[in-house]
Amino acid sequence: MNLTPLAQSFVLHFGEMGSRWGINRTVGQIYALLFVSEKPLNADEIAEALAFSRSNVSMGLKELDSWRLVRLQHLPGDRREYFSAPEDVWAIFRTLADERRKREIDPTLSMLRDALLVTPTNAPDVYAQKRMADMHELIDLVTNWLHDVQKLDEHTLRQLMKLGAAAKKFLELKEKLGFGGSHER
Amino acid sequence: MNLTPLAQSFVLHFGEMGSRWGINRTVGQIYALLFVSEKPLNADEIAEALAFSRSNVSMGLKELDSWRLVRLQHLPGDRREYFSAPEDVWAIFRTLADERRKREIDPTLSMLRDALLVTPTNAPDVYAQKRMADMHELIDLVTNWLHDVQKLDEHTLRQLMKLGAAAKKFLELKEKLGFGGSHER
DNA sequence: TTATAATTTCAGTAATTCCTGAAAATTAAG
DNA sequence: CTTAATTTTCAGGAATTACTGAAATTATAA
Repeated sequence: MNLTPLAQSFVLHFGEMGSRWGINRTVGQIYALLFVSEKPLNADEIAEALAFSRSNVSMGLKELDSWRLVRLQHLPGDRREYFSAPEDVWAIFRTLADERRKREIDPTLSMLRDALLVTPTNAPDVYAQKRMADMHELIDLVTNWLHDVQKLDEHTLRQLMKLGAAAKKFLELKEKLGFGGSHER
Repeated sequence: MNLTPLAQSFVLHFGEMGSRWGINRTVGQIYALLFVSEKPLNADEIAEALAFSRSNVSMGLKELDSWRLVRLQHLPGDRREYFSAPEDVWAIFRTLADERRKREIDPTLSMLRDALLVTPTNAPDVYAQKRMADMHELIDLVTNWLHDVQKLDEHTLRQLMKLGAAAKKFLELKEKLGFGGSHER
């Protein structure tokens, strides 16, 4: 791996973290490398920098592309494909959240909804359905909220975050003023 | 697997989801089973219900215990250990968030902080450090916020979530009133 | 104590996932 | 078109992770 020690520690760390999140280690490393590279890289450069086979890099980039985490571009006078990570870290965060929602949350909510449609025929199923309803409500609430919050511009989002634990006092004020929420769920 | 079809679809789904999140499939299934069971279960009952070996169940429970996701108790007149999932889904959510922060976010922030202490000696490292600083700021902001929000009681949390996208208008009002946040970051 | 029930550990095997090199497919220049 | 450069696919081997049964350990009852 012909990287500076700084880039190397970052790349290796993300490889490890990736595997903890169900993302293959090499995919994590490729993304980390693109993230800290100022200029876009082609597949050969990535393979060279990380000492992976060319085909492994190809598969990794395909995976990252399916997550919409990389940008593909061409440089003038060069027919190879160059890849980069978006500059805006908030945008990356949103993309990641959107994709995870699509791939993991939505199918889970759908499974839960189906389960809740069944009429239970025995006591254990009555309880199981109650639990699934609780879980569905929580996931639905949290993800819809996240979805709303994601639409906010960076400035507003930062403010909201700074508000932090003071939100409680703030919501009390809101109730007094009768200031309505965007929707009732 | 001698489960009702309802429980079975839930358990199998969580097994699959678990593996996507870097959690072993059988651990996900054990947790799902405990989650939908009204009464606590002992290891033999779990092994029987899911058709796993007794030792696999033992390892799975140990793993769940390390995540603080299961409660261990004894039933009168029975020396076996019985396991259950907490009833409060919000509490489960908090535990999960806390553990993930401890295991994944904190080490990442620490790695980034170390990287930011180094004085870059070449142009690529100057850029890499800028990127790492951006990432550090984002992760730090989001996790501290999550940490604050987690302290809120369920009622306040629900209100905050219902507020949703209306937060923007609301924050504008806050600025006008000069109502301060809990801390500046 | 001792005996027995319950749980954990762990070495070995099974299953899965990862990675590579070779070949096929695609793309674009000549 | 033809050719060469580039990228993708995929079968097979490598590496990792998961799972089991047997043995060891721990806990409790007699």
